Amino acid sequence: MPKAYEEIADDLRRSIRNGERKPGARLPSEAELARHYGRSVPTIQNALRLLSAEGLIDKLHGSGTFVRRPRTRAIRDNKRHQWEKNRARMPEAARAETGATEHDTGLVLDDLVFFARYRELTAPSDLADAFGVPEGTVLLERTYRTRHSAETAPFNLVTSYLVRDMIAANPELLDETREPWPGGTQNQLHTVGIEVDRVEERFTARPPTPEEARELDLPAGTSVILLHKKSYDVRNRIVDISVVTLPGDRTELLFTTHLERW
Amino acid sequence: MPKAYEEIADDLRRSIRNGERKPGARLPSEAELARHYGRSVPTIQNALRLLSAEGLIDKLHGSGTFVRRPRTRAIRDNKRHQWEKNRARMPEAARAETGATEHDTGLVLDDLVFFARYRELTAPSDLADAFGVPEGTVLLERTYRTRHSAETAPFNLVTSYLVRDMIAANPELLDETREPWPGGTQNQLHTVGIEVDRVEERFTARPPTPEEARELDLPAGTSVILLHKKSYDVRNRIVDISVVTLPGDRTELLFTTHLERW
DNA sequence: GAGTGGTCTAGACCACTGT
DNA sequence: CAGTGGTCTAGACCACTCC
Repeated sequence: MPKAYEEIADDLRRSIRNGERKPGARLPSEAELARHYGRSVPTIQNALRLLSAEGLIDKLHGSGTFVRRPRTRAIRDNKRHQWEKNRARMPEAARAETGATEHDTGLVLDDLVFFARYRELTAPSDLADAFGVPEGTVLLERTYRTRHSAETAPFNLVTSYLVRDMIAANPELLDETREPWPGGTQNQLHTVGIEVDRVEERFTARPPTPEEARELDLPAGTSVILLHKKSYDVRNRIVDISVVTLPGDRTELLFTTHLERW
Repeated sequence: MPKAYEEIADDLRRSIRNGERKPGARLPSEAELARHYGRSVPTIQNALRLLSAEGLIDKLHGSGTFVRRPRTRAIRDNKRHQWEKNRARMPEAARAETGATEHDTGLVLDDLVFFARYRELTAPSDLADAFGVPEGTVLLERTYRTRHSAETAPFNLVTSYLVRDMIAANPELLDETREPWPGGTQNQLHTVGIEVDRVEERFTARPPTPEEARELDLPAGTSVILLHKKSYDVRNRIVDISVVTLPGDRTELLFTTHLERW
């Protein structure tokens, strides 16, 4: 026996997929749909909720239900790491021009709004294990948000951890008011003699928590990409651990793996 | 004014996050929760639907509502490409032992069930553009599914495209009954003199379509990771284009980027 | 103010699970 | 068969948007 709300959702989904209803188009009101399908309004709402969870429509309270327009995606390329390393030893004037985020987004610094907050904490067991330091070692936690100046929501949420003693030789690194640091973290590490050798990144994806949905201004029916990044220096120490949360509807990750020649 | 179903969801979410309700634990029935919170059953259902969409609970019809257990994730490491390349020129006995999928999952071939279907098609404009061939060029489309023998759902959905004329020198490559091919696609390409130089992978994440949810047996409140992979040969031609759909609740992607030394 | 979606109710009946 | 979640109704009232 067919479920009414699924049949209605199937019918509407088909009409969206085949272009009968175009991106941005408004659907009939719930009351009209109820009449059209001969069902109650809550049943129509059930059907629309499915499509909303799939990311096909947006429901705007008081305004209507619309076919969602696909978002343009920002590309995050793993070339950014080599690119940032190359800049790390340049004079400040060159570094100041543009950073890794601008490299990804194709924007210049003026288009971006940057927010940073620093905090010291003693390493909990998981971070202590990862860094290979005793539990309770003092870490510097750096929380970043970046957004386009034209938009209200940031396009990433970043938390980065450094071992304080590893970088304390340059007191400027402990000062959040110096952000954004021209040349990024690799340049910061360079000022205390640390050279990054490789970057290891782990990705997973899941639906956003309510907090993430709020902070990133995510509509219903989107996912977040979680990136756990570890940077190793040339002595094989982990020198930075970052957790990055990216909006799945506006982010594309690009990775190139070069293979040895025969 | 606070919304009842959100307050109830907040309360339950808190009790799950802080461990008061442990993974696998059963929640009270909807009727009991309705009594406890002094609300109607549909309002309780509204609250539970939120938590389900966040991936925190599983609702099992006729059985109850349970706190979801985190799934163990299979790791997909970009080392797999170099690993597969190294094997591509080995004798068949060595290649037959284990493939890239086994490399990722740590399983042996006997634990895996493999399904492949081949089909020829003429290149639509997007694929023709990507390969740099005229529209209408004949392509080989290979559809793969891999699952653990102990489970019913596959852990990936793969569609791979090759230019038929590029590989037709070895007729065995056109025969789906020869799958699984020991040594994988890189070995297949090697038999017609193609050496893969680099692999480019693009990732995005979004909620599953109903078909994907069915095929991958995804519970509510999970995401899929979409991987668009292009393999380039040493002459800088694209030799393979693959689209891979991975279940977000069981997949972790690991990428290592090596940087040039100073 | 008219029209939209959002929330909530009280209850009926169905479908599935486990004993 | 008892207990669970799933679907659906008919209607009330609220909150928001836009004219």
